[in-house]
Amino acid sequence: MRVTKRRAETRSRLLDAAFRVFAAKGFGAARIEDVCEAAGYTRGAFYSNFSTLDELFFALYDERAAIIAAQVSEALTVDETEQIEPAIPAVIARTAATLLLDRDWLLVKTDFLLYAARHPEVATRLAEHRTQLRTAIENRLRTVAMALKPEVAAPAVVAAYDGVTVQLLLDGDLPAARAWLTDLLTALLVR
Amino acid sequence: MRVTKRRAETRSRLLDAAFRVFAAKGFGAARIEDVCEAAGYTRGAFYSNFSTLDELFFALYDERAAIIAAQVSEALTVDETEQIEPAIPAVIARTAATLLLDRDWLLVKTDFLLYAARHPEVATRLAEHRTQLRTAIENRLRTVAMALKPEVAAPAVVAAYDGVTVQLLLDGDLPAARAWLTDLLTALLVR
DNA sequence: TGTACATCAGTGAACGCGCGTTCACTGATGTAC
DNA sequence: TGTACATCAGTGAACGCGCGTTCACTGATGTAC
Repeated sequence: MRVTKRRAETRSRLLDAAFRVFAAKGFGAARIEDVCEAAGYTRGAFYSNFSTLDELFFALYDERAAIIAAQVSEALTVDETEQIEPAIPAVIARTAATLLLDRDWLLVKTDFLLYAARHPEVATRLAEHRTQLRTAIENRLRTVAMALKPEVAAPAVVAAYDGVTVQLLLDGDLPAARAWLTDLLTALLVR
Repeated sequence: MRVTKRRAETRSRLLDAAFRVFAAKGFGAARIEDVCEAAGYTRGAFYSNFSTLDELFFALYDERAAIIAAQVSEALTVDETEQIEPAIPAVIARTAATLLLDRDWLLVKTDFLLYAARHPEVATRLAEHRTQLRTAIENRLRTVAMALKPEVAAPAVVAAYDGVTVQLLLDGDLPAARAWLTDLLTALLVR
């Protein structure tokens, strides 16, 4: 079974277009034709690659979640030139800077959260993504001396991230969100 | 202009039915007929009381948000029999118990958050609700001695609440969410 | 309190658009020789 | 490398259902006397 370059290209463009459409209108209001139009195809191209919009939504979420988990993991990895025992404030600053990405992703991610909350069989997929994220943070926190154990502190960091996300979705003020996340993490981790 | 009991009753039933439908299917997937059917009316009743599903969504959110803000405010009010300077752990326990309500409300609230995030003119409405909530918490925190100022601690409590909400939406484990919120608040407020 | 009347609230059939889905087709892509 | 051929990928017209919206109607509700 040959999988042509053309086909892979089309699929990829549909996914990218879907991301923009979902971010702008929300999954519930997004139409198949919206995605096709944004990608520069007609409807047939969609049905040649996916069978429902849900399927595309899942594929999109998996793809982006994997990319972002890798980015976070990469960004939080201790590099060789770093001092052996980095200061907590430095780790906090790096964590805060890494976690808060673009608003469009937060919108799509939250739509997916709601979808998962209403479809238990989908929730496991999202739970896996959260586990990846938490593990990356936990590994990072192991490199610093803290009052809290990393396996307690890591979910706290995730909760703080989710909390700040809500505020960011509302006001769109990214610098304020970063500052606020830093303050929260400091209050949680430094004592 | 007379506003009959019948009319008020119908409007109220439509709002209650809409809450159940939105919680179950999500705002994006909810149809006008779904709401009417759940309320025991035909479509005409809907159009007699609202002009769009968005309008009903707003009305529903305002109504529920006001009720819940009042409940939280009430629950957190210092009552006469309480000791003058209550212990922080007791206040935390009460806050955690009060904030986390039912899952259906969290689902609808999050749908509304996404709607607001995509419609800036709606975001102000939600921001007002959050201000009410934060103020109620702030007033409560003023009654205890803390390292943090109440105006800093209150938004931190809200952020922790939002963070735990995400986890609760995913796993539906309310007792675990309460315990986790308590731990987070303790880490934030006690030092 | 009772009756006649006016207005209102909700009914449900009808209309029609938006959009999901299908499919015969054609140009593109890869294969074989 | 070039050509002929087979298969595939995406086109776009067509179909039809779901659902938003309207509206003539009728029973319910409130008012006047």
